Amino acid sequence: MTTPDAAAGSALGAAAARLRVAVPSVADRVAAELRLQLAEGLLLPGARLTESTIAEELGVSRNTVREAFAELAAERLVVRHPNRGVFVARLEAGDIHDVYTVRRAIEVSAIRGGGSPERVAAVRAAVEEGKAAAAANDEEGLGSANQHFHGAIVALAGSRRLDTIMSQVLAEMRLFFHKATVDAHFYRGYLPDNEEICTALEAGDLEQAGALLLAYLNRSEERQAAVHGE
Amino acid sequence: MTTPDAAAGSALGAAAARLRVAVPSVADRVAAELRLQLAEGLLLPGARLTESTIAEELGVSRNTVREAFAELAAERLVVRHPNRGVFVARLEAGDIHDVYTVRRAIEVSAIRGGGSPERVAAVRAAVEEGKAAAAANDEEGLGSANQHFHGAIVALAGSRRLDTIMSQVLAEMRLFFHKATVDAHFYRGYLPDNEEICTALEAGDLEQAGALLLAYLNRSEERQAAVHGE
DNA sequence: AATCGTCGGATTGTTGAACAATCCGTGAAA
DNA sequence: TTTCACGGATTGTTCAACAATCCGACGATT
Repeated sequence: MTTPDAAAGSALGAAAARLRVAVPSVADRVAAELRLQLAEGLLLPGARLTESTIAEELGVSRNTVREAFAELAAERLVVRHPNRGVFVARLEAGDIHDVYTVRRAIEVSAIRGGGSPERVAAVRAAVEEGKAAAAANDEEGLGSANQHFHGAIVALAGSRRLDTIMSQVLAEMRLFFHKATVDAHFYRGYLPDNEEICTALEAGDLEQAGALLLAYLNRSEERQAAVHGE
Repeated sequence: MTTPDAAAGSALGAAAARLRVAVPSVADRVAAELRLQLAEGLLLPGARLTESTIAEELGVSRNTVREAFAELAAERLVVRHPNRGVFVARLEAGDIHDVYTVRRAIEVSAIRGGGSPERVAAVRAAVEEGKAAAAANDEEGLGSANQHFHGAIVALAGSRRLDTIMSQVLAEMRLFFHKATVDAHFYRGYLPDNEEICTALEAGDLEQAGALLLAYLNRSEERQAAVHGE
């Protein structure tokens, strides 16, 4: 009944802040819910999100939905058209190239900087996760393993900012390319690439790892461009 | 179904969107005002921003201020502490390195990709702008010329996303390093570097330009780390 | 005197309602 | 067919209210 956290309060400022994040505001929860629906493909690009409808569905106020929209708009998952409403972001000409330009910049830079053994091990773990998913014919697991792989590469740099940029880019890609992930063998072909890149990384041949990763990203972009209306 | 608006819509879609941006919402204007005050150093890191106070000062509603805060928080210019308020972002240990990690990734990647002659010319223009400011002993102009220079480098890649990332990073740096810019000769020493980088870029020696830029960024980080509490 | 718990004021988080501004589609008029 | 005006619907913004939470001060206990 007495509050033991009161005593710990001043001493554990950082921890307390972290705990607070564990109790997100309603707006954050609404944003999380929408993010989930976006990732699941429940809300397709171009779809309109009406404030009152979502407010009613989730049992929150319109203002709160508005704040959630602001979050998602900042992440480019949603686009605001003034006085018209918010729409699920739609892939426009040049966006594929744009997204891959960002990925090339941060992923290649990260891998060329190398990383601590633990972080390299995380990359390896993602590769193994992909192999396991492939063995189990788990296509969805294969897709997320691939994202873990690239996330782990960026994490090599140990930069909070790069990590959030990457996670936002990946969220965008999940949204845009949801259709493509249904293709049963889409990711499977990338497994050898990941393996090769990881091996070079572990060997300390960062130049080579970077070159391989760059080539991979270029091929991936080409493929995505081909799948979508070019 | 015939779509009469399809013709007009697609033809003027971009222009209409641009026009709407020209009439920002109140929340956007509030955010812009606060951004300005942050850049001017009127609001120092750590300062608290009280919703009701700002709402009253700017003659808008608290909810609108809230939306503006969401924008700024997404840009990392401001930090939200749940139930406690929003505070001007404060530089914490590792943040300098973090920011420079992002800059190394996107600037070096951009310059190594080269760019169209117009974009290269924009880089050159920024260099000349800096020289002019130096000749006029315009320290403030020297600072902004330097930012234009690095912005122009990122713009080489022609990526909307990289551009916004860079502008956010620069905004963060303006906020954090405002004190340093007061140092009269802070930027002046960088002019020869910029010139050299630009020359290599114009000569098409992208490898060299990238290496020079990287070295510059490393030195700059070191210097900023020295100026600030290590 | 120092620490601990409690209380009250202040601020945030969230809601609900209201109204103006704007957009969209429909239908009438030229 | 094209243009124009109207009406419904949705957004943008404000206002007022209340619960939840935090912070500092005050007082009690050792």
